[in-house]
Amino acid sequence: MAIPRFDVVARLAGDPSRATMLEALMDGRAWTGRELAQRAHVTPSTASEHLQRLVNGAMLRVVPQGRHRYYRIASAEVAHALEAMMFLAPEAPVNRVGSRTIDVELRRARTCYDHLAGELGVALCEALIERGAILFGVNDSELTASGAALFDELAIAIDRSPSRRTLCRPCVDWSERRFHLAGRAGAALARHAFD
Amino acid sequence: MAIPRFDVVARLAGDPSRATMLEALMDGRAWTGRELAQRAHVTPSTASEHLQRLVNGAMLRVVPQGRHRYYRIASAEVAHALEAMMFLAPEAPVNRVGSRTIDVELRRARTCYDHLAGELGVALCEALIERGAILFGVNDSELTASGAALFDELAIAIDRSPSRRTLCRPCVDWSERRFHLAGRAGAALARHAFD
DNA sequence: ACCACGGTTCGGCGACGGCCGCACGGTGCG
DNA sequence: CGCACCGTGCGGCCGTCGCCGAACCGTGGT
Repeated sequence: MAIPRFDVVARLAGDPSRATMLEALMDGRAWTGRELAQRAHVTPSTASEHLQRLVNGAMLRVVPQGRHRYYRIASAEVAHALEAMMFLAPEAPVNRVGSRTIDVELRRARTCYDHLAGELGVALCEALIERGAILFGVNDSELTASGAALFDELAIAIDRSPSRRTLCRPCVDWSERRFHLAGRAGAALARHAFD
Repeated sequence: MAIPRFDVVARLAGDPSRATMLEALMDGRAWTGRELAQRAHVTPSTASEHLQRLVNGAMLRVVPQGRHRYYRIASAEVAHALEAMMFLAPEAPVNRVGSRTIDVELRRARTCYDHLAGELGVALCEALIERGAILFGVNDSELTASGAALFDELAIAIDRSPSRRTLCRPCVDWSERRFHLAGRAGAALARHAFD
């Protein structure tokens, strides 16, 4: 007889630290391990263990991005199960940092290291894809010839010096949960925007 | 700010012994503590502790009757949360006598708290949709006028007393991975079937 | 080549919680 | 009334698991 062992799922969600992380991820955005550790008030090493368990239990998915690893809810079904439990759960007061306005502006537009992110960065990136200026493959991305021409036309100078840093790369946007443009091309775009 | 602490609910459902008891109660019937203890392979005293916790956590209700105390799932919402977790859960073999036929029969037809589930429940639900008796929307579902007429025609009495419980709701079926009918209408249908 | 930094692994510690056995209380029946 | 029986409270044992610090790995930038 094979029955769903829902206790293994419940056990994963039943730890306060893991629950805090899951709750932070409930908005569908992706976060790094360190951010989630801070949110749950544990050290990165502890958070790492928790996140690994959640990934093994198919509740989270991880997207490696350079030296960062972005975690997100694995599926809508996971979110659904958590919401169903929230419906039953007692409410407890939590002192959350009152950065409501900062939060809004941060989502609107910001930089991710040295390139544009937020709603604006994602929209810009999608416009470039739409125009055929860039191509994001599974393991490989490129700035097309027409894309390079577009950058030239707009007088956006891409750093051409020999560097190990890749030219064009998709980057997971933590507020939009979609991609924006990173790499030397993304950095050039951001520099141009600030100028 | 107050957020639902779903981890307390998950913690309750996350223990193997408690989960076994909850799973036994998922058909909506009431069982005594001793029966549940036997089912979970623990002593009555241990089961008593577990059941007390589940009652305190509002997942179970207890009905004293003579020298027996009958335990049952507290609400359809509890059953719903458990089903949602079953949907995510890995299936594990359980050695039980005559398990094979139980498994087949369980998938064929069963009750989910107080309404019909399994292949039969799903088929019935889809037939009702086909006929236009019910409509499942994204955030909203309804029993149509023709659906209400159909229920009347079949002499199926839906509980019309003022209640917080919704009339008509889709419920994810863990074995079929599709919807069956829950809510007061689903409960009425099940009651009628048993009569 | 070197450094900075995010993330993971490992060993060890401490606490929480599940489990039992036993004793006790309440209920119904003979 | 006394017995049988279901259920519960208590003390104690022991395993599990969450937590941390320190060492280690891989990536990216200088």
